[in-house]
Order: sequence, then C-alpha cells, then structure tokens
Amino acid sequence: MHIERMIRRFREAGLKITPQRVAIFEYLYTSSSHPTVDDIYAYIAGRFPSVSLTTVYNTLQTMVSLGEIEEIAISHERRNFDPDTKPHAHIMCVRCKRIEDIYTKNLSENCLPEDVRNRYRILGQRIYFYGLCSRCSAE
Amino acid sequence: MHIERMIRRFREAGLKITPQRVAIFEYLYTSSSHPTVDDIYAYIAGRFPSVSLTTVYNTLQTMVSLGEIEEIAISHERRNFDPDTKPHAHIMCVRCKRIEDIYTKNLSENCLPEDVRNRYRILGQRIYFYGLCSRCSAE
DNA sequence: TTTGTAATTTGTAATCATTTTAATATAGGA
DNA sequence: TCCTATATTAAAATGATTACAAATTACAAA
Repeated sequence: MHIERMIRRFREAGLKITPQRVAIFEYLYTSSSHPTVDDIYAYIAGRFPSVSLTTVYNTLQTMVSLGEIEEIAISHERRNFDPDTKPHAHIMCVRCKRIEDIYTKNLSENCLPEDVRNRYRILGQRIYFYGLCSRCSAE
Repeated sequence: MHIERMIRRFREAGLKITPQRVAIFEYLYTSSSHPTVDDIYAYIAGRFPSVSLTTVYNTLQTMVSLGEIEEIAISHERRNFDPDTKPHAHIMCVRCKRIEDIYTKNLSENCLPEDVRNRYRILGQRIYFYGLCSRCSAE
C-alpha cells in the first residue's frame, strides 16, 4: 500500500520513520485529493497537538524531492499537493477553488516543437484548466 | 501599438492614465518577456524613485482583470506575468528559472472528457513544461 | 535492553511577498 | 482654473514560509 511504500522510500533514503511523518503519509493517501499545507497541518495537529508547521513543510518537501508527491501550481493563492503521480491534468473552479483530476487520453505529449526538445532536457509537464463548476455557476 | 491599446482600455474602464501606469505598460510591452513584480518595480523605480510597490501590484491586478496580461502559474517560487495573451504554452528551466514561450500546433483542446466539459464552464487552460536548459545542463 | 548519536521535532524569531489603511497628491472633466 | 473622485504613497498589518537553536527521539550497535 502507499503508506508502506513511503516508509520504504524514506528508509532507503536513510531517513527516519517518525509518527508525525507516518501521520502525514496516512493523511495524504486517504484524505481528499489535493490538500494544502494547512489541511495537512490541521489533521496532524488533531493527533499530535504539539506538531509544528515546520515538520509538515519539511516532510512535504522531502516527499516532493523523492518524487512521491507533486506540487500543483494551478493557483498562486494556494499551494496544493497531489499524492497521485500518474500523469494527469487538473481543473480548478475559479470561484470555489476546488481542484479535480482529469485523466485525458492524449496529454499533448507530441506538441513540443523540435527545437525546444533539442534545447531542453524535459523533466515534466503540467496541464491546468480553469472554469466555473456547476455548483458555482448556479449562484 | 500595445501601449495605446492599454491606455484606451483603461480609459474605457473609467480609470485614469498616470505616468506610473504608462511606465508599467511600457515595461511590459518592450522588456524581457515574463517579468516578476520585482522586475517591474525595479524598472519603474528607476524612472519614478518614489513609486510604491502597491502601485505596481494594483496596476498588474487591474490589467489581469481586464484580460490584458496573464499570470503564469508555472512555479510557486515566483509570480510571473505575461503580456502575450495569445494561446501558448511555457517551459521553465528548473535550475535557472527562465521561462520561454512555446507556440505549439495542437494545444490539446480536445483532450477534455465529455463529463468535465458538461460540469464546468471552461474559462481557460495553461500548459507548462519543466526541464533543464542547455546552459544549465552543461554545468 | 541499554546506550550513543545523528537526525528530527519543536517553538520562536526572521524573512519575504502581498494587502490594508489613511493621508496626500493628481488626472481629467466641468 | 477648480473640483472631486481616483490614484499614489508610506507605513503598518497580515500571512506564508524559512531559519535557527535547543530539546527530543529513532534506531543501530553494544
């Protein structure tokens, strides 16, 4: 399961397994899909009242650099994290800010011009859509 | 030209034309392509030493809401603005953080699944690539 | 099981970007 | 030229993130 995988990845990297870290793993892999730092902190603080925001930041950063979660840069207002690293796009409602996954067929892999492909070593890509969800457009 | 257009757009919106605003227009449409707030502020401050950051923030926000420039959400570290509103993608070097425009042929217009298209009123989309530019991968 | 130590967590303070506020200045119509 | 709504400024407030030092803890080795 995901949590075991994360524990293994941390061990392999020579990092220690602390209850705080495990709680963060648990939250990421069982909760609503695109939590913010504060979402995560609120949950962890419920279980470890003395937990520090720093711990949350550090653990998230470690997970990002291990390639196990991704930062979603869809908006400058918030910083969301995505435990799903399979290639997919996102759509955000510009009003309620909710983010949803989109699994599309062709993620424009081939739309990069030749000269860009030559001048860069491509490491990743992100596709974001912006819109009004049905709930918000009703109001 | 772009600057005249912006002046007209501001006038139409009942907004005043101040030298600070014009200087921001000028910088956006003649300088390097994807400036940050600080890039813009540094330039304006060279011409109006007493200019305030607030003015830069306000003017940029107004231009965004007029649809005349766009915020680039490629990174959480920086906030870049793009005076080019024609549809195009961006690529950022993860090391030097430089952002380049990409004019691709098919910007995956049709990759949105039917059900998403039904549940949202789509307002925009962004495509970002991440990579190492040739200069940075040489080091 | 105990111990030692390096890594981690915590709490606080520092930093940085952005927004708010209130007072002053100014664009532009009358 | 005058008037007034709007814009600018400077300073303070806010909020997110990072840095730091001291206290704690995971876990490997004894």
